[in-house]
Amino acid sequence: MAVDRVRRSRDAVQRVTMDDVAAAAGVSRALVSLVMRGSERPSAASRAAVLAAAERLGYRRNLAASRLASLRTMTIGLLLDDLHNPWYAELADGAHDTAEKAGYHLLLATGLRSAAVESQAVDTFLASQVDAILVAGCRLPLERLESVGAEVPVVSAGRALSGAMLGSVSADDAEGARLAVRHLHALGHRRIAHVDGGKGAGAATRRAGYVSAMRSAGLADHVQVIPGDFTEKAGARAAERTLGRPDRPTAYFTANDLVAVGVIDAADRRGLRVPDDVSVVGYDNTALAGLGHIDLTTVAQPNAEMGRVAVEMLLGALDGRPLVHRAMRPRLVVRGTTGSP
Amino acid sequence: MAVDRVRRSRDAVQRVTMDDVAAAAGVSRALVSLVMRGSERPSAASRAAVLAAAERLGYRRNLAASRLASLRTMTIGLLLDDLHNPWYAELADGAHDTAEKAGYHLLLATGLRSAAVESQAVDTFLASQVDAILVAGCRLPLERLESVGAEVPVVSAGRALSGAMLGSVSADDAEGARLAVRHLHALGHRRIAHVDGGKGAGAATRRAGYVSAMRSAGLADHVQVIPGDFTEKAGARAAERTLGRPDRPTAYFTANDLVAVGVIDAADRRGLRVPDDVSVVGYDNTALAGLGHIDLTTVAQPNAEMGRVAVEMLLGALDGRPLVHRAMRPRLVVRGTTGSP
DNA sequence: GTGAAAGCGCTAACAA
DNA sequence: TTGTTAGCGCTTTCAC
Repeated sequence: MAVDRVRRSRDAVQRVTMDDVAAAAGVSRALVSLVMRGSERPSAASRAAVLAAAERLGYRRNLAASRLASLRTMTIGLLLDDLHNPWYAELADGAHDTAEKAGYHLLLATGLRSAAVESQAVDTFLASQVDAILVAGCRLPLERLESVGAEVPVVSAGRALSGAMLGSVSADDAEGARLAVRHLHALGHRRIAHVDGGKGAGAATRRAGYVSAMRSAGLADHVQVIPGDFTEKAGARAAERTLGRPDRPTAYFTANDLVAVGVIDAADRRGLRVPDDVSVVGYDNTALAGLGHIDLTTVAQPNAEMGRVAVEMLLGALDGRPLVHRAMRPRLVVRGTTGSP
Repeated sequence: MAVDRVRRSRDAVQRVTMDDVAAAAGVSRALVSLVMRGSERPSAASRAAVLAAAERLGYRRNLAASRLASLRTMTIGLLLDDLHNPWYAELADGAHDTAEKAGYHLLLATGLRSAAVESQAVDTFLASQVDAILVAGCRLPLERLESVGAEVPVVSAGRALSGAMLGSVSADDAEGARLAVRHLHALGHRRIAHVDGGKGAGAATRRAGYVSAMRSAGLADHVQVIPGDFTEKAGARAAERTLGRPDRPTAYFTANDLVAVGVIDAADRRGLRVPDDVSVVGYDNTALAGLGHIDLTTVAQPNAEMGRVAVEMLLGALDGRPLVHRAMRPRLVVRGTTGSP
């Protein structure tokens, strides 16, 4: 029997080990290991004996030991750029679901919207020997991701990636931007501004899509990109800086729903009505946008589905299948924040 | 030199181990270990040699091995009940901050608003040998938490806990409820309904505080508790079920901001104006409440601060100090969703 | 300040 | 079907 000390003490040792269970059940440790891992091989009788002994002793498997010995962790690291953005919660739901079904754990980490923090989180993932990594809205440079991808399968959600060792699943953000601009243009808007996502994932593509759509619509002269960063604050700031001007935009297409809400806020505070005085289109169709009180016109991506697909791709890679880019179709969800100028 | 195979292959072995680094630097493995853990003992020269060799070989410490050998993981498990609720993001920010500063990692997990999922997450924490556990908005029964608390320090955030082996940090929810009811009563409301949080953390206390405050205000006859569960949907459902009645509530005090937003939504859809036709008070003062467009009157708790305090308490416990209950003062933030009936 | 050796608890190959 | 054994990579005394 292993030393019976409380784990939290300085020289702690795991209270009950496999050896204890084996001894109590009158079998070998290897047999206990098999039972614990749910193997079919042990006889029903010995399985029952082992399980009973484990239960009685309060045995719990030591994952650190198991991981060290087996060299696999059955764990997927999931890096979420921003816990405050509901998009990540929705994506995580899908990912969690799929991973769990395949018997994998999810190791969550947040990047706090900072490439430096993300980089550190990825290091922790690698040190923790995760079997695969899913980065959502990741801000890391491609080279960094590629070098990580050389060690474990990496899939990016929300940001398209090209690279042999990397997979990605994202909606076609350029197309999404186009949908938004066309919608606004069709309503009669010409001064359509874009509040972008700065260095955030997908920001560059959405921005480029906006610019290209504006040009196609013959609105090249009205292209106006206001720097932002995927937060409400950024949206509010962007709107405050521009709503006061005589030639203020009549419509804003924003990098995501959070930014859109910030713009609406600022408009509200200025006494401008949405959509009568100013129209707003968001991006992501998070739960936020669907709230009746906000009722935001936005570009939808299949959020949870993207999490599911990303995990499936990783599981596939673990089975030797190649990583690819999966493009999802964005679609416009027209709600109450857009109207004719 | 260890076998040079790619980690992801079936019979993978860690590419570069401490032995490799030691050999390359011309020192012993123990010395490398000391350097890697940032000890002061090795000489500057050998430290530099080790670091250079590690860099050159692309060495990365194997946390599984390190944890197994050291019997501590420098990791705190943080269980968040619901990623969709911004309250948890705010709490996690504070917790992350404090943990990081103390050199601890955070192991995040989500409970998906389900006691069963939470229970499993806690098992994973224990199996992962986390040094301590912080549960936020936890739904587990007290007995379960106590038995976990017997193994590692456990602190609950957002739900007051009594138990020798358990700590907690929460605002005084009964007092918070009282603040809300008094505010509404002072505005002239009598039919004040409460949409509760069901089995969620803090729900019972907020409910009890509401009932007691109603009685104190002489409104015992108007006590009306509508079952909910801390989501927008629950709020909307609760409002839909009650707003149509002739004696409908003139004010709703809700279990949290999400529920409040749901109530506002439902009122909106019914064509009722907030606060002219119906007043709403939320709880938590999440970023959501502060959005100008929502502008929710709510009971504030120091969200990030609670995360900080909780982690500090855990770190203290790891140093032998006792776990306690820390009650934070709630305060009412009056915004635009409350007015006279 | 440095190195040798003995594990940490578990897995997996192999032998019985 | 079961038991034996040799590690997985790292930490940690304890001599030197």
